[in-house]
Amino acid sequence: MSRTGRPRSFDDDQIIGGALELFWRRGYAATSLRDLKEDLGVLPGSLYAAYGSKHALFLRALGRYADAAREQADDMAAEGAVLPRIRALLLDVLQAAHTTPGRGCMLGNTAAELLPGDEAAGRLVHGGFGALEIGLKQALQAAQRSGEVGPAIDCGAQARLLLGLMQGLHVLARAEPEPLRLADAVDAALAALTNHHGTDQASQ
Amino acid sequence: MSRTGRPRSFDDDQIIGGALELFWRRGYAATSLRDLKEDLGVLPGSLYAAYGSKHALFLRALGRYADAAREQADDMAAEGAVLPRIRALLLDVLQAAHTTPGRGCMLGNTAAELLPGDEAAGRLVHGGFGALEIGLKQALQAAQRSGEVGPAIDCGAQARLLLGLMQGLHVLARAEPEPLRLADAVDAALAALTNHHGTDQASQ
DNA sequence: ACACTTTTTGAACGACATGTCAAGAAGTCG
DNA sequence: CGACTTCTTGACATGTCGTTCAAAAAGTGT
Repeated sequence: MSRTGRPRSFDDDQIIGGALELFWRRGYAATSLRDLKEDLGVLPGSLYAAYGSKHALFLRALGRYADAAREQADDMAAEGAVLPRIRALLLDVLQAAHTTPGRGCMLGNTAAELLPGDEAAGRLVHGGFGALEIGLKQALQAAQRSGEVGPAIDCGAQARLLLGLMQGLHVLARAEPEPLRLADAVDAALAALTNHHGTDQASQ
Repeated sequence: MSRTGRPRSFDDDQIIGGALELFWRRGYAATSLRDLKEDLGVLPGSLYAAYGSKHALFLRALGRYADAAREQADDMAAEGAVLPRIRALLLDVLQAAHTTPGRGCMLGNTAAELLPGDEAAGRLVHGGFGALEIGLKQALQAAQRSGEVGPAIDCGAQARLLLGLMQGLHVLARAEPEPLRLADAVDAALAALTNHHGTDQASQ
């Protein structure tokens, strides 16, 4: 099992992370190997020896992003009030568009740029979206059990609605000089979820 | 004012329309002049003589798309029930993703690919989104006056929510083998608008 | 110290990008 | 019909793209 020969001069995680940052900001096609070389300090030959192709490296970066989305989705149904957490998630989209413009959501960016037509990327994007949808749904179901969300709510449909709104805000915010102008759309979506009829077991 | 010399061999509207179709499907960078040449039957030299640059031609195509979006937005507040029309608009997004995959909304596509950073494209996208938002808002306000929409609804916020959902569905549908699975999110969004409390002036 | 293995390096490749240009084709107008 | 103007044509200039490769460098293990 012991490896011989010259060892790698770069850290795999660092390369994937740097590539993720670049692909996230500029997209797949607009990020050239020259960009990667200059930002990561790794020559094309080394990248090819290590990852095989630009596309394969992109998939690694996208996979890491999707994993991070999975983690965020799993944290969604944690203890405590759920709706404020969903609200913060969506407002963060707008806040990030303001403080770090031009990135958006890499899953959505990839969908817009490469899908359909790139099957491998499609699987990763589909998986990421799926994890977010399920995370939201389970969080809403938990909130429903605690009375935070009304009993008549279809949590699955609402999860898809919130995920759709989230992706839409990523897009709209790119064209908006002041993204927080869209914040009231988030509250409008959440207002439909709260339990107005006093059937809650533990209210505010 | 009379022009002399050889007349154009192609129709301007046809060129813009063909370019729109290509840019819409593949995006700006991924559409090469060779693609345009082969699809439109016009050589690069002619395109440059007529429009100046690939970017200028793209802006013309995007401008036409934005104009079409404006028309659609203006038709939104026509007579009759508004909510079914909004519902049809959103479901059409999912239907189109199924029957004509890989196009999405050109405003959203352009936002994801070029914004921020392309100011001219940004103005067109911002204008198109703005028109859609205002069209939705005015349609909701008209529906509110007729009692179709509840009186407590914030039509501006709901318009931004619906526009965000629309753009998000365009993105999500790209990664979805069966886009109509997302249809219940549309109904969930619309359910929050209907007037449940009998304050309507003209209900069925 | 030596043989061996792997990585790094930077130049080079073919393909394709956008944009240009000179020459010929095809009209208009006196 | 002939002078003039504009458009078309397709080759070309220039640059960048993703990718490959042979040689040099830098490690490992005995």
